[in-house]
Amino acid sequence: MVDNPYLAHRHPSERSAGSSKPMAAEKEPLFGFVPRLVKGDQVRSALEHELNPFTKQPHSAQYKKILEQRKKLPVYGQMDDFFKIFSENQIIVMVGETGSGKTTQIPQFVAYSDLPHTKGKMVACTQPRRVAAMSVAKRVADEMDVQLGRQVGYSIRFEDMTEPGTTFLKYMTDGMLLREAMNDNQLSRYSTIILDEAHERTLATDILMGLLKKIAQERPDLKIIIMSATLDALKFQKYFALNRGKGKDKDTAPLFKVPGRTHPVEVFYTQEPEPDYVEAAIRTVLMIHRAEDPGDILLFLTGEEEIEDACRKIKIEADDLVNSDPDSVGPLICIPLYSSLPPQQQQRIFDPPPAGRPGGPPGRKVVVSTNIAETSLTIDGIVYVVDPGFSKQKVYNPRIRVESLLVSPISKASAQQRAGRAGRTRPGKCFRLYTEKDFMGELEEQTYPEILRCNLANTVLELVKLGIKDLVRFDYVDAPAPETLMRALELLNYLAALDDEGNLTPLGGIMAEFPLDPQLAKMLIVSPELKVSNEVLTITAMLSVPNVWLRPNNQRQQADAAKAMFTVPDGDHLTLLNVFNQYMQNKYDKNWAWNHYLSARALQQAENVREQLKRNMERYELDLLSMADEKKMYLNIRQALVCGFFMQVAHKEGEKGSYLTIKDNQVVALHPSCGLDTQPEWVLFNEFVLTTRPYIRTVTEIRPDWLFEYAANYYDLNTFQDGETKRALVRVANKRAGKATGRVDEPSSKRATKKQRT
DNA sequence: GAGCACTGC
Repeated sequence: MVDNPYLAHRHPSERSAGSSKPMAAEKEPLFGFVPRLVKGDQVRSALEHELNPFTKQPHSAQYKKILEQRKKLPVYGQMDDFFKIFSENQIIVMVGETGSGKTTQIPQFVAYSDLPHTKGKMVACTQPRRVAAMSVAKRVADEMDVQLGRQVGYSIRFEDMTEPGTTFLKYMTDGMLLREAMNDNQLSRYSTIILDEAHERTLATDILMGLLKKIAQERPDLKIIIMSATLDALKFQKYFALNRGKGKDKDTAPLFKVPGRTHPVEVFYTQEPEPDYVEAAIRTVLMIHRAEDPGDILLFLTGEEEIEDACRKIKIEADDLVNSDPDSVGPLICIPLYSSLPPQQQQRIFDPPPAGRPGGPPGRKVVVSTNIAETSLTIDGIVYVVDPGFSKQKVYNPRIRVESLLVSPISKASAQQRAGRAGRTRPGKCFRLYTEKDFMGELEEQTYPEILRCNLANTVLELVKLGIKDLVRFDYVDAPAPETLMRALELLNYLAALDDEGNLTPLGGIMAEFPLDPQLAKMLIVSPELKVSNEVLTITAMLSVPNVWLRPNNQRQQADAAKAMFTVPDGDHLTLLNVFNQYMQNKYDKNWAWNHYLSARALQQAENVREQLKRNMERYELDLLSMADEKKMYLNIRQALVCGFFMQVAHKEGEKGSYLTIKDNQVVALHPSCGLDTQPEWVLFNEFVLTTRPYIRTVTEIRPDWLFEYAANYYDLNTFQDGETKRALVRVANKRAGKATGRVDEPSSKRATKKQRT
């Protein structure tokens, strides 16, 4: 089947009016374009054409101005090569360093070659972050001289800025494309899919790569471009090699490489390892301030507390320097940067450096940041980077099912990325607070991909929903530990999302549709049966956003007092419900959240999430129910919690307030933020956190009866180790058995059997 | 008697 290149791209209005005139064909900007056989010359002349090929409108003056800028991008100069390699291959790996223009230009090139609008298809380009998807889409819409949301759009959670039937170039988050794949396993709406920033190896991008490799074999019409940083290219080339095996193992997917456009960065190492990296970092910043030419400094540290602390110390020392030697040392401002900072304060990083005295030494700006400045935020004007070589990284221990954050050495790739932050506007310097030998010999090449570092319960459910039958043998770029997969399968089986053969149950199918952890999805879906779905919906939303409690360093007591006002003694989950309800009742008061030491941003997010989940519930005809009797309502909410979180229960052991988690037998304590007024014998927790010691956080009292009632499978006592916890459970079970023989028609057992069918 | 690295649906 050959597309007719003339008819295919013609605007309907021209078909009758212009077809008889031979000149009409020449006026057509895409005349002679054969989909996927388009050449650079053709595109260049189309770009110079007075008409926009996609809107048939004359190009604006702005378009021509932007086009001149685009011509200077490295990737523009390699247009001919790109069209050749794109025409000849189904899968391409592309490497483009910072400043190459790949994110804005490649998808446009693809659109010109693919002509998706003539086939009712789209070109997708994924990004790991929402802001990137939005801002790049805006830029590309301007470059193509179209209105954002029409031919060029974006799709992110909470916002679909596309027009079905019109949009043919769509920027989107990787998670969003994965969601789409769950309902369209072949991703049939797309003619080409571009995965950008693949080297970041987000969970969603990793799953998409596995999926696309499979789809590519079933859909020869689908083209795929993997865009990444240099260091990872070969890995992706090998992974996407076609025709592997039979002496062809060495085949690799073709590579398209474009140089970047950055300034050189000189790298310095320490002679000896630094025993205290924070102290060394502060010393280095001050050394730069005293001795180096003007230019701002970016210092990478690991977390909020460390950053605030370092800022205070740098400020004090810098002021000392200025006071003792005002003729040679200029003023210095120190700006902290981390994600939980309110956006307004984050904006401070773009403030200009302080002005020095007239005729005196110039001022300097120091930004002290977490990894957020490594990828998510770029600050212009940075000339010096100080890199102690550490960041907080998530680690997952499948044995005890605990995720925690650990300060760990960064990878070489990450160190390079950090250094690159110094060369965005002019040549810069990077001071690494470790030896060159350690850099060469001790640092990993790449940061471990997320898929190897986290709990996969959610991912496994997604994969099953995506139609992946054999999870262990799925072709991962990097395969997760089998134990991590087993843990996830086990959890999903106990939640009745997967049957004993690992097949998706109807309940599991609905659970996968909710953008939630499986435990939360389960409790939400079950909640209408307990007539508390309105409340559980709120709690679910509150549990899926960052911490709402603020506790400023110098106002801890006031913050704790404010929190006490919201506390419901039966459990922290109910406290969250209470906070949200009061927030909604006081929405007219803009200062309400702040006055009560609550994060307005997190509460607003909870409101958005709640709305989204509510729409999902309506789609599946899950009723939104509440109860009039508050006591009964609280009781039922706690039972709904058990339906999702029966595997996260702890039993009090002895009188010292120590708890043992069920089955895993981990010794834990109630987190100090816990609002329970007593230490109940049985508690359910949302989170196990490993900080100064193991804590359980967001805790609610439960009755042990409920465990047998709602999770009989899991609470099969034969599967328990002997010990105090088991003895306590046996007592409960015996008591229940006694009751059951006394009263055959026990209503709770009825409900339990009904639950199994859900 | 603590703390949330960073994303995403």
